Amino acid sequence: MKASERAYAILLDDIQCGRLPAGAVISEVEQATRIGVSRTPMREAIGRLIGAGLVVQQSPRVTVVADIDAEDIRDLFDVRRALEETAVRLASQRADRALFAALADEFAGAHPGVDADAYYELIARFDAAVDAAVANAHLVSALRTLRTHLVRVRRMARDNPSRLAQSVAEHRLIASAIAAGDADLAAHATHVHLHNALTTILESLQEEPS
Amino acid sequence: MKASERAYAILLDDIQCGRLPAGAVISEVEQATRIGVSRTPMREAIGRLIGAGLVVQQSPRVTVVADIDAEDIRDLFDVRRALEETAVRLASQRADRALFAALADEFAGAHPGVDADAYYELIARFDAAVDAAVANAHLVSALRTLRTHLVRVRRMARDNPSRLAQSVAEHRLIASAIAAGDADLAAHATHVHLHNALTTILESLQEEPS
DNA sequence: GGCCGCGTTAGTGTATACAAAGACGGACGG
DNA sequence: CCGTCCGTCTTTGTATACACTAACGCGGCC
Repeated sequence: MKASERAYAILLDDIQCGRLPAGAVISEVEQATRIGVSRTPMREAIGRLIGAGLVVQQSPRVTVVADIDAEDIRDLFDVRRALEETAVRLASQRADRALFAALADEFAGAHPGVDADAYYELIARFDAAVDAAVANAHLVSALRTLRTHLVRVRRMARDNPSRLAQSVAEHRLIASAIAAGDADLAAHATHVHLHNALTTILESLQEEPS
Repeated sequence: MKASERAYAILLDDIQCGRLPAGAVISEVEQATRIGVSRTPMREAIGRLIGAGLVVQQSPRVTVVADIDAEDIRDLFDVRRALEETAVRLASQRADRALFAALADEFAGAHPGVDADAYYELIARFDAAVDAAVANAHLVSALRTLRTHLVRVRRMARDNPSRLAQSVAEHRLIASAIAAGDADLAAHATHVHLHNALTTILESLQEEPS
């Protein structure tokens, strides 16, 4: 494996998991010695993170982990609505219907209160199925960069059990709509889902703005 | 100016203007000596182009300028519809209405048949005004990477005069809708505009698939 | 005592040297 | 004559050394 990829993967994980919190300064030499690579691959890794928008050059001399405030989250969800509604519309036209019918059944039988990790894994599989169905490299690429930011957002605002239960029903409806080839329903259900998700996140942020 | 930025700007321009056509191999040393920089900043420039999707690593040993076929263009326009409809919706809610009323007037008085460059410059100003109005860094960032690809598409399919004239009317309607704060009209007019643009491009590509 | 200026230092930007890996070509064997 | 294997060579990946710049601190001067 390339040293630059290792450095990128480690730094990305550190940022997404909060080990490198917002505002933390990213020094090339410091991170390079920590990861155990040279400055050259570390610069490449940091460059990719800058390109993704997870770190920003605060001044020509100091780069820091990008901050995320409520306004950022609203902005991210504007983009997310645009891209995911488009994605589920395209998936509704092109998807293997049996696959999404099966996913809808899995959502019907999901119990996030019992095993949250299994539920998150199911959502990841659902997202991957949508990505495969849309068969649009540019759209999937945009969604991927979006998700790198959303991982941090999700971490900032811990889901509560009632929200998770509601989320199951919303995902089930979206999967069913795609299985039925109903693009409008899939898009509108996604809109509702993202509206509820954003509302919950902003509420939980107001309670504990850590 | 940083050498890596110079290299990136030159390479980007070379790709967008067709001097480096699709499929052209990008050798680090060759480009570095041509531009007059070292391999290190050249690597950074190529890395950014890979991140933007303008060049791809065909094999672990050879990177080439990304190809654009009709399918790619359709995919790009799916993303473009999603992002630009969202952008004009947000602009309709937040924009300085007088500014867009003035832009609508400029479109009303535009004659692309007489001075095409002035018309393209007007469109660029319109796009910049929309970007400023949406005030959403993530959305604008996604639009920017999209536009780097669209420059190549526009170059592949030369606009014909009648299409340009129609485009003026479409832009004028979008600007008027934003000025009136009519988000639905702005979004639908944008949808129509992009549908017509895509149709024209695909037609001109079928005539001369150079 | 405060402010301005110079020196030092830390840290990034760039160049280059070295290493590794894959591809091409030539030669040898079947 | 063809296929395969080995060697070389090109190209990328990585490390390190050097340069430049900006910021911080210290000292002198006002």
